[in-house]
Amino acid sequence: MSAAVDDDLWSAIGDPTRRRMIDLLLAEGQGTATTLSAHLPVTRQAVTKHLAVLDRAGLVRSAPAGREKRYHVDEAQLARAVAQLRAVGALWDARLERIKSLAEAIQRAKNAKK
Amino acid sequence: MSAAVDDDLWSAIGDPTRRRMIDLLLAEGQGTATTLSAHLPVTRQAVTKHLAVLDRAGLVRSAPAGREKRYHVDEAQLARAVAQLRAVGALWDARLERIKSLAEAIQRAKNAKK
DNA sequence: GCCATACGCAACCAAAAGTTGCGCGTCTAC
DNA sequence: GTAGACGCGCAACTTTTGGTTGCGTATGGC
Repeated sequence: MSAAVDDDLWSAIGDPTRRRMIDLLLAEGQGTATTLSAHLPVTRQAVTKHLAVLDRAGLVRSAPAGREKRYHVDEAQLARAVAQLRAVGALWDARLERIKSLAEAIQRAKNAKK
Repeated sequence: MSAAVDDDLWSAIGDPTRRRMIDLLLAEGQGTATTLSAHLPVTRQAVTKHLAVLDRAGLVRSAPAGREKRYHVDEAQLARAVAQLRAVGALWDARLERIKSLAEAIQRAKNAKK
């Protein structure tokens, strides 16, 4: 009935800051907590916490490179997330459509009665 | 650059409980804090707070009916929200696609070198 | 070797999500 | 009509989450 939605995945991309982080990582290909925080209105530490959330959700993975820790988007997992966005969108669209055609049916019935 | 996303609208539908509430309201056509909480793992009061958030975001509207207060989804606003889901999905998809074709190009270059 | 820089950890703060408890209005059944 | 049940709103409190500052440690460049 209700779309099979992974709440962890969804709430990971639900946060505006995290969504922008994913945007940035996709645009640049990779990034560290420091480089990301430079483009965001929050501190490096806040970014670090968000990265931990994204990591737990599997949306990003990290690779240590010397003294820095580079993160990149896990494409497969992001694809899954996008699929879920679509699924919910499609579900709601379908419901809205049904309501609309229902309303039209009622309208037709009314007109017929007249 | 980054999709024109309404953070208030998005964070309204970002919460799993609120998303399920919208699902329920769409399925039943309407509902009260009490009826919704019956189908959710939280108390009526928690549902009331979520309804207030959804109301502020314009996603639902309410109509008093005797001793109960019935809520229903604002279809136009939900349609807007769905559009935003699609927008973000499309953006990320495009980026993933670019990455994929980039990877393929690199692969081709490698093979050519061999 | 020394200093910049990048990171991790810890304490702390504020807002959001959720809870319990309570009082008030409204419907219903006797 | 009034008694009890039902639905709601308000208030106090707790927990989780997003954010901060401060500090110690490790690594890379000169």
